Amino acid sequence: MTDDYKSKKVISIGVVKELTGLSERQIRYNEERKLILPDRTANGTRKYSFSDVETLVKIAEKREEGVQSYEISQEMRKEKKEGEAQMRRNMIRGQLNAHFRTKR
Amino acid sequence: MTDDYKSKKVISIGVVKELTGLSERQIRYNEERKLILPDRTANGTRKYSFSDVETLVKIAEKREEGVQSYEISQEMRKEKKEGEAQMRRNMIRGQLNAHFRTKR
DNA sequence: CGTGTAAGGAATTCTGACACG
DNA sequence: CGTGTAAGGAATTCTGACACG
Repeated sequence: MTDDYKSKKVISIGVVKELTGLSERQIRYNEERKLILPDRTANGTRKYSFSDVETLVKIAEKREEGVQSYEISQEMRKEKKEGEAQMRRNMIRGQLNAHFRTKR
Repeated sequence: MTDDYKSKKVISIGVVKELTGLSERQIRYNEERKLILPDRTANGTRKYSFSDVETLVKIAEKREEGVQSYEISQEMRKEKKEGEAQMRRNMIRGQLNAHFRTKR
């Protein structure tokens, strides 16, 4: 009710391994290339979110197609920008709706 | 996209401890009393869902009020029944809607 | 009843590195 | 570039039990 379960970083690498079918090495490598950014607990253990898991699967698919990390990184940057633009449009729409509901 | 993040059992007891503020002992005790049922990994490590975490918090609140495990258990059984009844009503409603949309 | 704790073992995770290609 | 692996250490988790009340 309070949190966003999808983006909360609570999953250890062992579970991510199960969920994605990737090796720990592969999972960590994606962090090395900045494609995912897990949190760390106090003692340094990586914690991933369900979002991270989904991202990892998508990355793995790209790589199987022969796409290199740098290009994947570029695509993700682009998608992120588009998502943010969409978010801005939605917020403006919300503002307008609120305005007309109040004013008239 | 495919799974229900809220009910997927992927969280280890250490994280549940952080999330709820309860001790490991307290968390395990609730399992002993059958108030929550975490999954187990191959080697026996407990895995909880976000739902379990929410349930644990609610249980802890009840206990602070002095309610005993058995009564908490009864209340939960009751709430579960009500939830299922509501689910059945919703499904029947869906059936009816589908029927009328098709037949006329 | 609900929770703390010491005990000993088993499995997890981490980093830096060497290897292959 | 992407991934496997052996290495050694640090932290996690588990169970059964004794304790207090």
